[in-house]
Amino acid sequence: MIRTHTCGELRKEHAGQEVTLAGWVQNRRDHGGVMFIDLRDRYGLTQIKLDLDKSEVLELGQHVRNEWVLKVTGKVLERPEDMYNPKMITGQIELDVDSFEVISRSEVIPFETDEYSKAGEEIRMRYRYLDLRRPQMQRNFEVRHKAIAAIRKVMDEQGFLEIETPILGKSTPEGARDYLVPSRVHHGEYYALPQSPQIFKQILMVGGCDRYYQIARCFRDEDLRADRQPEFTQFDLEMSFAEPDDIFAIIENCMAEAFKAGIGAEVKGPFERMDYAAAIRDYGCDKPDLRFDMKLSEITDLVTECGFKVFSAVAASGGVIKALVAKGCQENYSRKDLDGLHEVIKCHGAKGLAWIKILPGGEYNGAPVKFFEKEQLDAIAARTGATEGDIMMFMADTAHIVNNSLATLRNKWGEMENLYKKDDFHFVWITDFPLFEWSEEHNRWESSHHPFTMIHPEDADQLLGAENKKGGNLGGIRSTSYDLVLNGVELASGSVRIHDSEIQAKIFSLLGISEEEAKERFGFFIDALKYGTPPHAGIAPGVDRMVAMMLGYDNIREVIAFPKNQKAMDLMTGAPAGVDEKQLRDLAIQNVAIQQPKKDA
RNA sequence: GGCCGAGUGGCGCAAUUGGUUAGCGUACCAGACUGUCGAUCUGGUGGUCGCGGGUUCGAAUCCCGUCUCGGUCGCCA
Repeated sequence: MIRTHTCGELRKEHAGQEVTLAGWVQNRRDHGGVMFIDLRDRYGLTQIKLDLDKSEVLELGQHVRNEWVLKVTGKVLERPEDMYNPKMITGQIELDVDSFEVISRSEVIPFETDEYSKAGEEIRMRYRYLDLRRPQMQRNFEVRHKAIAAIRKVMDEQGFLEIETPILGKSTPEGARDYLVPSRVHHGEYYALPQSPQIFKQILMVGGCDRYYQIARCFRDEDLRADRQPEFTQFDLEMSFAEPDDIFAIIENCMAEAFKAGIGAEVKGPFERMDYAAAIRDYGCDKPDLRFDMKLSEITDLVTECGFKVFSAVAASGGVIKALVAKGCQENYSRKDLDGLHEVIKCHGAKGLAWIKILPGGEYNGAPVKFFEKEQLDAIAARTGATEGDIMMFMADTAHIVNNSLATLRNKWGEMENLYKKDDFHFVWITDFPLFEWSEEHNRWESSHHPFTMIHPEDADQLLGAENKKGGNLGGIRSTSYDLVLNGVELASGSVRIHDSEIQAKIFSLLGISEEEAKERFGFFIDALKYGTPPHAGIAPGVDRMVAMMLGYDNIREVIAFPKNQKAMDLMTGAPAGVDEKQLRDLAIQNVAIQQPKKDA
């Protein structure tokens, strides 16, 4: 190594030693007769001093600029006590430079990289290599590494084998859109990049691999979000002879170790559990943020016969009316504020939001009040738990719209009123998801998780004679599945799998996948199930989201070294991009659409 | 695909809501300075207000179209 120490290493114990550092120029402060340069590397900053008594060194220093790479040699000096810099871990020393060498110069950088920089994402992505130099980014990737390393350690101790599965696979046109890779050898045929290693990991169980895991890249060609990238990383695992409790214990252990190793946070298992039905009932969604309380209450039965048509009409038509109570907020929200909340939820199709305040003294205030008897209002308040000083907010619509809207409103309220601490980590297992969900688009029931999910044992007999038609009983059938939710974010999804080829066939037929079709798509898999399949279960936490949560981001691009933008482009490399005609000819591919001319990369 | 927000020197933002020569911070360049640490001080360079069209005596500002970026809904088994 051309250095003897790193820029984060020297302390006053090193005073008097002759050392060599190498790093980037973070900052230069020229006082004429003395100059200070903060030299930066992955490990920290060290102040180096160029003094007039070595005038040739000082002269050289005048030409140095930010982001140049220097190698400096000199003596470590303890600073006079009144010149300690408590903001720097190396702030008690400085390096008195005897000689230095410019290893590499830098052009003027296109955006500032210091800790105060407010550069926008577009410029950061385009010059990601500069962005990555920032201490914050360096920390992000250190945390990510440590968390993953901790997971690998736990999995090793628990006897899991890390096994790789193919990236070039077969398209199984269920679920998300696939990324396709054309075959040069088989013209007109395509590999698909894995949406997850799902089928392979189950086959590993059939193959007796017992305990498998992998830090796996997954690919889904769908529209992106702050927490969704076209390629992302899952901590994928599968266990034979396991029950949900076994999976929960492993993951709780992994999360505890990952959060401890990553950010030093104490996360204790066992995590709280809540079934899907309760989550929807109490929070309106399957990923409740349990850092704060504020449950929904259904009041449909209390308002079926009231003068307030908005409620009674919805109740009569089979909709629901639910309420959300904002404790102690009566004074802080004006009529205008409350009416403005409609903006927050109208994206879910909410037509309006009704509200009633309970004033000090118990008087009700709000537009709907005049349509109710006092006793009715008292009953509603009793049901929702609202008391003096509170605001009751109501939604009346289909269950779907009411739940979505109030869940969004609840999260918004928690944020506005600071009902939780940002660094509080509240995990919860959501269990027993419905096995099927109705697809309006395809006008049929589809798997809500994936078609290999085991039915809930208590609901097994409901599969007999079931039919895939609207209004049928499929919606009520539960699965043995579970999500891990952290602070309102879905971190992982998993289930017990079907290990019986007959049940698997029954599920396929219920899903409207014919025998021939099933054979064509998953024939190898159905065959595999026929040769002695152990019961097995698994789960797959999202690594990007997990690390983002640790660091307090809601944007996973901050914890991915080279992420893509909202249009799935890599602004640094310019991918995706056109290719040579020859490449296309080799693959027997022709462009049918005129390519949009792209902005210069 | 829908909706919302944004686009102004290299970067981050402003422009009293249509009014004179488009400002501020920072970066950059030059100079000064022997203890700074987001150094300071003095001076300076740098802008086709994303692009195209329209309204107007006059447009960064209003209208139409278009492109780009972000958020979100749909979508994401």
